Amino acid sequence: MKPNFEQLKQALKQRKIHLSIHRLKVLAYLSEVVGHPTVDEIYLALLKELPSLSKTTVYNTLQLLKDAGLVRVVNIDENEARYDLVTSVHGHFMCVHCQLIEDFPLPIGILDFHLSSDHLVTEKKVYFKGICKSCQASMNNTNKEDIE
Amino acid sequence: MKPNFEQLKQALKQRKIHLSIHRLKVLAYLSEVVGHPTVDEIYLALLKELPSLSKTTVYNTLQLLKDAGLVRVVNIDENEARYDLVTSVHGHFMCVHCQLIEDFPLPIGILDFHLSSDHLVTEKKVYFKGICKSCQASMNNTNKEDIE
DNA sequence: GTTCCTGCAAAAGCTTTGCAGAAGA
DNA sequence: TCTTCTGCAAAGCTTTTGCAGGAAC
Repeated sequence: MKPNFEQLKQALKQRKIHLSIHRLKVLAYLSEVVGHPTVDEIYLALLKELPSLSKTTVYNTLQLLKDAGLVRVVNIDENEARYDLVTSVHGHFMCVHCQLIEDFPLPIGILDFHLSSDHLVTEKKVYFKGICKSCQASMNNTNKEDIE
Repeated sequence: MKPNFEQLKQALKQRKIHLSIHRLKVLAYLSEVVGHPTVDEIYLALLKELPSLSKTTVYNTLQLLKDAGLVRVVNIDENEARYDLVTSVHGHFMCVHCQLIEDFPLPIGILDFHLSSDHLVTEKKVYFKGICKSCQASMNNTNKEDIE
């Protein structure tokens, strides 16, 4: 589902974006990690390899990659932005209990309807929320009222 | 499409929530206004009628109405939350140029597919972004490159 | 009188901006 | 050398929290 890292490097080159170590690492991280990390998660993960890294650079880089069309913001979380490599169309599921965010495939053609209002649509997103399977299981083992 | 104000009052009573003037005004505003206002918009609009109103109260009230299941957060805007009365299922379109947010009906049954992952889904949202008709028109009249 | 509601002020958290120094071409 | 990138610090915004005074029952 994720594009591989080499493809991403090529995409950066095509757009004439300098392939700095920070940018490559952010892209590499996004292409490896499961789920959709927050800025903080990206920052903390890369700090091990790039001890001098600043959060500003992570923000700058994500903005750059977003403008270049390589990453997208996932707005399912109300508190902070999450980032996603641009890939095939898929939905996002977020567990309100453990914050897990998972992709799921959308039925083919599901969003291929037209608005009667003649607006030009450039971006389509589907967000589901609920309780993931493993949180449901742990609730059954303890207290079912513990959802909130 | 919007439930009327009396229905909302009844819903509050049913949930044993005190019908304070502030809460009623927030609900009334949400049931009248076109689009999905931000906290600030709600605050400024009600300030005329309730000069002592504080933003904290608007936040408190929206949280309360959200917990009561009467309003929902619309996360289409990356900068701030927007609020929506809970009504029939519909999608949201946001113009990235003028910030207009408009509801659109979803084809019947479009979201009635099941996730293979067995997560419990309690909330489903569809967000579209793009350029609205009138912004397209004004762009054609001036400079087509002016999209960003 | 007790509970709940409101609103000011302050704090918290995410994100952006300004600027100076470092790195790269 | 000149441009671009990085990172610290500070500022900007939205949202939350603490607490005291006020309203409602």
